Amino acid sequence: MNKVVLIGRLTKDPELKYTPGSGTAVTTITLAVDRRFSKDNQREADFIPVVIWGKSAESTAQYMSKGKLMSVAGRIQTRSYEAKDGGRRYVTEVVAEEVKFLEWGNKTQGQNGGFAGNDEPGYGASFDDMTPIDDGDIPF
Amino acid sequence: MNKVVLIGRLTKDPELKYTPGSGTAVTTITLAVDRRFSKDNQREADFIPVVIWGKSAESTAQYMSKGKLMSVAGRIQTRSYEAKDGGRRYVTEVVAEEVKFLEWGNKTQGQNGGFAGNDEPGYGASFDDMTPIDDGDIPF
Amino acid sequence: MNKVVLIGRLTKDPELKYTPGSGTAVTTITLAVDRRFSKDNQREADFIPVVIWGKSAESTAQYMSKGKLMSVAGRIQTRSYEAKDGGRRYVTEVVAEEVKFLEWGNKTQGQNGGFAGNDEPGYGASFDDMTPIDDGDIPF
Amino acid sequence: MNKVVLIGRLTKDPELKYTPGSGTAVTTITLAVDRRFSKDNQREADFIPVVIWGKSAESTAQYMSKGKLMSVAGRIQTRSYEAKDGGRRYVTEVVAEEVKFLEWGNKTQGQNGGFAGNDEPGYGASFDDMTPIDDGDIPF
DNA sequence: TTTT
DNA sequence: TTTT
Repeated sequence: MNKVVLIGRLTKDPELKYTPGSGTAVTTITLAVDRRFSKDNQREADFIPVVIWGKSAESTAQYMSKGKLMSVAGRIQTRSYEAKDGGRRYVTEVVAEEVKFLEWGNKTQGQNGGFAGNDEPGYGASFDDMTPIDDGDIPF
Repeated sequence: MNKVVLIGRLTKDPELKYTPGSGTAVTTITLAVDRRFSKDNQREADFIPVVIWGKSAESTAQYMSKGKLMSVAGRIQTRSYEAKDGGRRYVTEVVAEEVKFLEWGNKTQGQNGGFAGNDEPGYGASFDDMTPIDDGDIPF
Repeated sequence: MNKVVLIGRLTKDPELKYTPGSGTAVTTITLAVDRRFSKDNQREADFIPVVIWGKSAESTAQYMSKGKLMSVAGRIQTRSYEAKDGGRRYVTEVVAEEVKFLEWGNKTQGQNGGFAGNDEPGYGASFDDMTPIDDGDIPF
Repeated sequence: MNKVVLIGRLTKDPELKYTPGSGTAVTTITLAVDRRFSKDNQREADFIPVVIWGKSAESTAQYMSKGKLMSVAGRIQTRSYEAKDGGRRYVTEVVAEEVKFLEWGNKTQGQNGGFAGNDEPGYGASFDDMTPIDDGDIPF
């Protein structure tokens, strides 16, 4: 059992890539998720790396941008890679199985859109056809 | 919103520490969580670091050992620290808010126990009095 | 372990009540949660009863209204009561432990508000000081 | 978003049925899930109805029995039906998407088994090939 | 650096 | 109608 649910805001615009092998779409984003209690009273957040595969990777790149709010359901994945200094680095990230856009708007379309569906702010959308075709590694 | 649920096995015996400041108990474990689908058909797992605070940290150290099965509900936390080579390292880990022991047995008690409650194998136990008194940093 | 996360829209305006005993605030709402796959392709939803206690009950009554989007984290609770026909009825509902408002606006304030914070649509807000002071039964 | 995770014990032996239409396997169980805090200090539980479809329905019927511990990940579903007295009844239940057996043993096999895998008590097993082929209604 |  |  390995279940995660997050609601948070993109720390940057998503960047869409494709695996060298099969050309599967993949987007890696970081979600800023507000913490409920903070030591002092200043706003605090966790910055959680999220990998999105397939059609949802493309939707995220198309409809989301820096600062927008979205939810992710998925699982935690760990992997390691060799760093440039020769040392091994261990990565813990969330792999999305379901995403929902809670605010819309891509930078290239202006702050608030220019596409159908945007008239209903916060309407939300689900993309879940996301069988992680884990055929290659993340290309970055 | 930041919610995680895991069921997995300890990769090593838990090691209990106390924060230098307030002496709060803290245990860091790694859970091996089986993946549902693997590329080929060999067994695969994610190795997820989990931090447990307070009374639950002590219970985990007391009742759990390498290989035992437990569940954790909590949240994902990110932090960074300065590595010995001067570079910044980013850590993503789970902070437990609720733990449940699905198998019992501490190494020092033999494989299958030697304490009350062990007669009922797999009975389970919850420890949830785990207000993360985040008063210092993790002492390691 | 008993964990639930929902994102959905209120099917009606929330109605705030107080327990006869200790006067604890309580709101019961129904969330319409879209299903991901439907038999045919028409929109389908589950209508999930949610009980909210304490300060969050008051916040929900104040800031939410029919059609607004919110998230709830909590647990499933079952209870039974005697129906008017003498038969026993069994109720399964969600008890909120954390709520987040993903869209704002109370009916009495017009569709889009009239209170601070509304300028940032979809900004979101968390209320989690929700120790369920389960001192009486739900007064309805 | 509609996510549920439960760990609990079967209140009765599971009973396997097949839909009249396509003959899909389906099992309905009730899980007794311990509450974390109770008013007084007596043990309390929620009794949560869970519907399991497909191959997992068959596995549950085969390997689980009254009192055994299992985990379920899934979603909350609501439906209504006409009662014998003509009134409408509303049902809220969990539909399993993933099940894991935390204790083994089918009644017909004796308390502790008689099948391979049972030698390793609490080893656990996942069944997740559970595309809910929602082709008919639950046949009971 | 990994568990059954 | 409930489990350990």
